[in-house]
Amino acid sequence: MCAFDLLATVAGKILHEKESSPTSSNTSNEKNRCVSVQKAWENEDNPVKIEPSFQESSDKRVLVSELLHQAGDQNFSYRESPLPQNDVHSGLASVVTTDCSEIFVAEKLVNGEKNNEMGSFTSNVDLGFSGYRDSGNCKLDCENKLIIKDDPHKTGKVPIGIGADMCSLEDPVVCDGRPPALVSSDSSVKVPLCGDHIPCSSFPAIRDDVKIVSRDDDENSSGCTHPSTIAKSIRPVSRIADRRIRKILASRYWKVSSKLKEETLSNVDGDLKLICRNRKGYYKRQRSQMNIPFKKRKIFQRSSVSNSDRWISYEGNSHSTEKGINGDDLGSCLKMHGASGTSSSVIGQHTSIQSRDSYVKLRIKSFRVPELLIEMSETATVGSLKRAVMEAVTSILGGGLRVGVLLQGKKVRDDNKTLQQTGIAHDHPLDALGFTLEPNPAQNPPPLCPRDSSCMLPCDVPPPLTRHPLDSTVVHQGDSHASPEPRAANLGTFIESDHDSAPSPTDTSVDKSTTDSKALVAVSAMDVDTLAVVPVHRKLKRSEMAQRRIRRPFSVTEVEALVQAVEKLGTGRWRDVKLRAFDNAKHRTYVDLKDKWKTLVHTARISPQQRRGEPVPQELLDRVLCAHAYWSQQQAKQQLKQQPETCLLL
DNA sequence: GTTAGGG
DNA sequence: CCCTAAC
Repeated sequence: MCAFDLLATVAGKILHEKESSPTSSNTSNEKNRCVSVQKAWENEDNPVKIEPSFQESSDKRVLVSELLHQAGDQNFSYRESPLPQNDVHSGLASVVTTDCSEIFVAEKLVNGEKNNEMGSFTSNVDLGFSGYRDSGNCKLDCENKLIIKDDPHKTGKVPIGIGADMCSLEDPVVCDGRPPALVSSDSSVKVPLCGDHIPCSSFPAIRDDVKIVSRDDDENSSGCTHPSTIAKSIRPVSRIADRRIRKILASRYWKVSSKLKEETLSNVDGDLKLICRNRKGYYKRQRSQMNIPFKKRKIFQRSSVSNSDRWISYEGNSHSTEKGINGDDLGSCLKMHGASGTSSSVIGQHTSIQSRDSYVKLRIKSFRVPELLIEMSETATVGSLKRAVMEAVTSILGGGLRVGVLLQGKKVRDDNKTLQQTGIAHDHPLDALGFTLEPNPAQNPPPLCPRDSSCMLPCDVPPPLTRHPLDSTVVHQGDSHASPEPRAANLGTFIESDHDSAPSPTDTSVDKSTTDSKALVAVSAMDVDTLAVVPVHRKLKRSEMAQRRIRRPFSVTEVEALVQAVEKLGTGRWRDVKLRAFDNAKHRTYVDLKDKWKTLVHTARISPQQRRGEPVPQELLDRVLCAHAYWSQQQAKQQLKQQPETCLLL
């Protein structure tokens, strides 16, 4: 019986290989000028060009550096996965991990024991995490590694590890290091300890006006407000990073029995639920490990991150794989999987070859990420640029991915061909093999779990790329000639998803890039420019708008400024409070201040043990209560005052 | 656009 | 923080 363990992990890597400032733009309106991260060959003058990692640089290529050893068990046979292995997005076997070290993701389910082979079809599809073990650290900034190993002597495990090079999201936000943004709004005025409206005895120490100055150019920026909150400022970023990383590192953790049978189907539902439940638990674990705040809602692409060294394995045949690729949801994938007891020609061939040489061992160090086009205003912050890139990546990944295989720069289209037939196994040096992550045209699979379920599944999966009007139009022709291999392939697949989704019957096993170009349409620089902006911007806007604002806990300094302003102005003049003390803190709206005051009052009233977050000095809390009482009293007085007046009027 | 209050 | 009603 076949017992091929396949682990697939996916990670992208976005690098700015080159970043230059925009050349002088004597023409354009400063405000409208944009910085573009665009294809290198577009060679425009004005925009800053940032070339993502689509070049042929060695570190960005997927390397296949190891040969698979033949499984020790002679009964082992290689079999293509029934799951959409070239559709990572929907792939059932893909695993993501944020562990920077090699993360072993799969647990071999099938040990190839003879007594379980062929004859035994009672196996089920086990999708649970029951065997999950915490692994060590969860650094996100480690080298991107995806390793598929197959220990020939240990039939139990086939590790796939992946690090997230692109996930340098824990990098501290660069702060400008300027002094605390606590400034006096009116240094010339010696403000008495007592506010204008407040009896001196009311407030112990009202110092000069305190104004919080935010240095955020961008309201959404996560930059530091002031040094005292550097550590906290990082948090929101990490939070987002965490969220997005999960999107990007969308993965699944699968454990699929090797024995496939119709009966398996009956287990699918139950197993799915199991997954969901376990995911929650797992997620919690991961969260605590990463110590990165997260958003409760809509965070997850239906995937989870696995740090475990467990194995995922599955098997199947090329037929089911193909179906899976075509956008079937999990259920159907599983069903097909379950029904994949039928053997395909592939399997047959492999089983017939029992020699060790019939196994190919792959080591994928990293995946190239499809082309990204980003355009931003020059005045945008670095943080927003990062987010834009992240959004772009997320949109791609969220829209569905599949894996493309390149052999010597040529795209291998025929999923039914064996490695042997394709020449991957022996005919070519291993480094001739490459993988790409490509947008999956038809991929927008339904969530695995109901929206309200606790499982962390994607609820706001961005629309598939194919929905974008550009998908059918944004294309590049010249590129395929200029750079026949990786980039052409990347770009081509990025754009020609529609074309690719319906390969013509005449497709050969290995296409030449040149061949792809037939489906590509040249786009003028201007078009590209336009196109480059629209999608990203739209997506950004949409997702950005749909997104909650970043939570930015108030620092003690801010609290102090707020307290002081309220002491002076009262509780009903939030706009004035804002203008007085937070005028330059763009991210603090008067509603925020009002809300904060509300929580401050609440905080002051509860016991210190019940308080959470950064502790607010008791002194400030006392002042909060004091001011609150005072102004409440004032309000009551005011009302009493008005009562008689209205009475008199009547 | 602000304010107030519930979620 | 979000949302909304009320002003």
